[in-house]
Amino acid sequence: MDIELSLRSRQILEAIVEDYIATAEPVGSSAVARRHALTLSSATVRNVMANLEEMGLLTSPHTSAGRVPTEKAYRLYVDSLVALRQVSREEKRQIISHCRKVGVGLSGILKETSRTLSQLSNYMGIVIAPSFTADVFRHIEFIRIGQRKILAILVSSKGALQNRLIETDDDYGSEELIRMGNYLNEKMQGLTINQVREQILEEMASEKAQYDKLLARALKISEQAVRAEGEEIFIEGQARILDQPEFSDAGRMKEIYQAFEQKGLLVQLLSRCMKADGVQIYIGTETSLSQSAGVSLITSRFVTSSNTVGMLGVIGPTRMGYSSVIPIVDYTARMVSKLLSEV
Amino acid sequence: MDIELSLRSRQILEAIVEDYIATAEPVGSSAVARRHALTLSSATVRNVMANLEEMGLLTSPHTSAGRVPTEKAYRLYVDSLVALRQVSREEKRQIISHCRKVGVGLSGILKETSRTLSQLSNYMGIVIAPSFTADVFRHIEFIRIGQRKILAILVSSKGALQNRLIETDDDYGSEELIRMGNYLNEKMQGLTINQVREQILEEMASEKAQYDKLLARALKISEQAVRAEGEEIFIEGQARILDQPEFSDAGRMKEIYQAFEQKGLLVQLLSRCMKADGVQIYIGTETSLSQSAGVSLITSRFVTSSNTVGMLGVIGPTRMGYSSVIPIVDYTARMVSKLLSEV
DNA sequence: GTTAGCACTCTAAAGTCGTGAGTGCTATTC
DNA sequence: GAATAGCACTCACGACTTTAGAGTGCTAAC
Repeated sequence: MDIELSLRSRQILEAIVEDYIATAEPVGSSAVARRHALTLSSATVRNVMANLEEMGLLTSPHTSAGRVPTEKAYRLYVDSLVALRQVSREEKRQIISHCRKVGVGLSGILKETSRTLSQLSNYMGIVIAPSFTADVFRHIEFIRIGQRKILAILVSSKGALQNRLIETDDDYGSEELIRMGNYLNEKMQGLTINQVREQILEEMASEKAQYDKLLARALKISEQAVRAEGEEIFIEGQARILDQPEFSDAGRMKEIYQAFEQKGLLVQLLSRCMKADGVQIYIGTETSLSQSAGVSLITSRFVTSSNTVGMLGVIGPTRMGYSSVIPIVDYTARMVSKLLSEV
Repeated sequence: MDIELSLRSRQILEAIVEDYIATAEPVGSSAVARRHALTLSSATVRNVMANLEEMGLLTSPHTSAGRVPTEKAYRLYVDSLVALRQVSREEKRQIISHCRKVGVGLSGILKETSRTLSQLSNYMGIVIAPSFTADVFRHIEFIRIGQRKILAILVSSKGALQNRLIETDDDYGSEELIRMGNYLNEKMQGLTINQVREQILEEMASEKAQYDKLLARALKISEQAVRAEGEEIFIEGQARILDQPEFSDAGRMKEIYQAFEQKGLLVQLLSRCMKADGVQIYIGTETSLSQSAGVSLITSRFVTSSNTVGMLGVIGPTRMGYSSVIPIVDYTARMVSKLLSEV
């Protein structure tokens, strides 16, 4: 699948991609010849462009327009052509100061991060909070803090904590709660929190729970304690993509927004990214977000003090400023990781 | 400021508003004459329309187009003309079932509610969670749950609870935490939670705290415990407004989205609504959201078991289906109140 | 007071046409 | 044989004109 290209072809392709990224207009042979430092006539460039088109790297919207890079071309571009810009001092300053701005609270930090990403990239910033339920269960504790109010504290093997307030129908005594905790702590050792929940649901449905009222009561509360909260996703800068000329028409816009409202899609996509380290880039249909909308996604993962993994990144048009956005995402992920593990 | 209008004028105005709401196109005299059950010639209608225009209730985009209602007309319409539709069985079913779908968790319920509002109205649904910090402080408790991890539980006079996990730099002993709790519980009686925080900040800056290291330590944690979380706002259905023809162009869209990204604006607007009971309607510039975007807002408040007040509603174009949206908002607010106070 | 008739206005859609960017091909040059 | 200059050809786009139709305001008649 690797494509053999002469040096000159590569240079020309690079020039076309960058021109198109800058202007959003099909780029013609003479434009390339002019821009290109190497002295080449437009005719020569035309020949090369014809080749590139045959290889599926370029297309023309119509006969007498310039040419536009295909997804394949972008892929090639980010894989081997693009010269990454350095993150500027000013950008670094912004990333760091934004990180610090919000004091405590993971949510606050992540939200601010997604805003920063959006501001620096001029596209949409997106952050997904570390998932807790994939961790291994270590310990649970129930504390009675009022009539029909119970606080559940859940600890994962990585030391991450989750606490949840549960309001109940009946009253539960302190001793009963302690017994419940012990029961779970003993029985659920070694499972992930997700699995713990499945286990509980299974037991709730089992015959035993039908007859043992006390057990049923206990399971009911326990289930609530380990239930997954909706994944926290922070998306900022949705207005920005309206600046992009390719999204100025309402139809395409709508497609994108609808894709985002089904956050499930995003979670799915981003959990894919969780697995690999470093910056990941998905171009156009690779995002499997929507068939035609032509968006790209640049992400990286970050880690917290408790070793849980989250995701952050930028969503923009395929015609995105990769050379500057990639380093920004990379740097931001590092900084967030650092900030979160400092605490 | 009340406008004197003959019965016929009112009927014609109503017809125009409703026609315009339905079609989004300027409505002409003959259209009104046709639609109108009363047999009137278009010429007569024209005369009346000329009057209405003089009164500032109608405008024409240009000479030979029909006429379009002004904000003033919408105001009049919702105040005295509109015949509210009943909430249909199916809609009721949807509202209720959506409410129940999510189990625990205020956030979950509210998010789902905003989605429901969006679906039923076909505009944007918006929900603001009840504010906690305006309540009067009753009780605080710190629990040590690990090395450098403290859980703070805060109770308001209305019985609402908030718990927060605090990760600290140093280690705090259990006895110290109990003392801290007692100190605050004694000293902050009768203040709102907001005021408590201000008080703490003041003390942190005071001379005493400079010398009393222990006090300083205590205040630092306390401040984190009572710090306000960002107001929780749930907005759903942003894609829907792209269906509205008046927002099909990118410029206007952008204006709206930007307005929403500054959630501060919304909070401000909606806290205005908190004060009054029942459904509130803000039309166009009355929303003070943006000068030209032409959006309207229909809201109502809801209460929780602990008597805190939240806000829910629908945002759409001024040309909104008031007759059906108003009852939906009303009904939803009642249902959410009921659901939240049942627990 | 209501209506029919009519001249007038103005937009939106549909045609017309010239322009220029860009291409592909071929003959020519080095 | 690769690079280039030249040239005919294509095709979208903007400017302009034309046309149709919707809607108005006014006046005169009922």
